[in-house]
Amino acid sequence: MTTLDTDQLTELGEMFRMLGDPTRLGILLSCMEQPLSVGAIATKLDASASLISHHLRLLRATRLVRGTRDGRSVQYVVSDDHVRDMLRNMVEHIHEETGDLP
Amino acid sequence: MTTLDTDQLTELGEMFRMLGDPTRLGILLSCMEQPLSVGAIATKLDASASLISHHLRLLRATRLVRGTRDGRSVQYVVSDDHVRDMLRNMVEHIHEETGDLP
DNA sequence: AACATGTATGAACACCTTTTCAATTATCCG
DNA sequence: CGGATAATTGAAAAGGTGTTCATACATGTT
Repeated sequence: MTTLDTDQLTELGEMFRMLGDPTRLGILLSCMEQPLSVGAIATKLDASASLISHHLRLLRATRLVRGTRDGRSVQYVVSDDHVRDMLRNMVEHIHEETGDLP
Repeated sequence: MTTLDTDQLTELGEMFRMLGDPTRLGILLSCMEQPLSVGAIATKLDASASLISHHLRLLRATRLVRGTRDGRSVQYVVSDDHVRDMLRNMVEHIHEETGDLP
């Protein structure tokens, strides 16, 4: 009931591992609500496009993100609904807890 | 509104990083509902007490877990309500998704 | 006090990860 | 086609992480 089999546990762990890197967490939070290009994400996070692209490959491989080409850019968006819902909840929780202003 | 400041983002990342290791995830899932001793966790996860203890130190440092001595053993339990709620939700989600039997 | 049990700690090792840089591929426009 | 802008890829460097083993500490028991 509150247990997971080995495969499920591994998958869950993989997911958390992806979220555990600050760059990747930033990427996911950036394209959680709307698609964003690699360059736009890089600019927003003040990182190189190369770095972002490397991380996006990992995020793609774990199906946390999906990219679609649009002209010369590629638009990425969070594709896993669990993750999106969970991140929204976490962000909410943190906001409530610290009661901060927009 | 859906953004976090740098500190909050760092903290969230740290939390996910802790969940991202299979041994630590196993520990947290083990003592999510009730306290468990180091030895009991080690047995359950088929790992050495030393290894579990090392990981518990990290989990303590990030306040994800709290331990209280009880005789010669120490009982550990998940102490972060966000994490507990979130893990419960994740487990639920996975169960729903894969529609598996108890 | 001596012993047994349970937990914590430190050092060492192997392994993996993140990041950067340079080079390559893809797409659009003149 | 040639040039410009975006994104991807591969290799290499640097640093970090998980695990084991041996040892120390803490608590209860005889």
